[in-house]
Amino acid sequence: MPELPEAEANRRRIEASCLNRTIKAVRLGNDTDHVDLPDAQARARLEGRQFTEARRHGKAIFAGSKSGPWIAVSLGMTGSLRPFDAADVRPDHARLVVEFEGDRRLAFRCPRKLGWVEVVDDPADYVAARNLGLDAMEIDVDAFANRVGGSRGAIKSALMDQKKLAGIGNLWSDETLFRTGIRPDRVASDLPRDRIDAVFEEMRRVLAAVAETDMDYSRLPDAWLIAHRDAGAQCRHCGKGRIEKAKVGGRSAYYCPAHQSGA
DNA sequence: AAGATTGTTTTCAT
DNA sequence: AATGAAAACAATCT
Repeated sequence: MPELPEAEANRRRIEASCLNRTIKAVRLGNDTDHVDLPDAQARARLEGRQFTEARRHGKAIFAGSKSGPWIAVSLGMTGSLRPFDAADVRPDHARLVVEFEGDRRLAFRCPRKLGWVEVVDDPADYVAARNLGLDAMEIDVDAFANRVGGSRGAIKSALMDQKKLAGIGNLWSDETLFRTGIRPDRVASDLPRDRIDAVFEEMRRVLAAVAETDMDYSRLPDAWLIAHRDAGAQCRHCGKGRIEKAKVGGRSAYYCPAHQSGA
């Protein structure tokens, strides 16, 4: 599920349903082998505390309070955070469950086990330890041009490099470049500054618009790539090309050869 | 049934 | 030393 907009949607769920409730227990869920989760000692640190705020940096989600501790959550490809109540059926693939006073619960779901949860003293520690770049919605255009525009690799790979810029993944890098009219395999440092500026602006528009939909992609404009992200599909942006699929930086990149230029 | 999948880390090469 | 590319990871779906 997760790139920046999806992480933001999950963050908001915590904010809406799990703040300012004392934590009774933090328990392991089902089938937790091969999943990195806090050990008993780390889980115990959370008991008796409350989450008073939920933050996000790139794709990472944090819940905690000023004095800590915090949970740091990476959703992997298929993870999600789901608040529920004791009377509800526990969500599928719940690997960790935070139990609050009253009946509220928060499940960390992770069907394909590529995500993880850590307990940290401060979100900044997590960001530093993983060398994450500035958040994609917070970075300014000059820093963006420097970090992404300076890359000698493919522009798509540069956008997805969490050390340069945190928050963009495969789907929204494709969408950003589709809307800007630049081929994903174009070498970033070959692009003139005004094109890099255009990528920056379009990236912000894409991320903001997707965050607004709360993960319901059908609410995005039909002219966008997302609903037609299949090889051979007619391009709804220019009406001329058919969507092609290529490998860029080891990932599947979809683009329209008619209106996305470069190579 | 082989191959792809919204992510990250490690390893190898330049 | 830094930067970039490719493989590995786990599970599920087509």
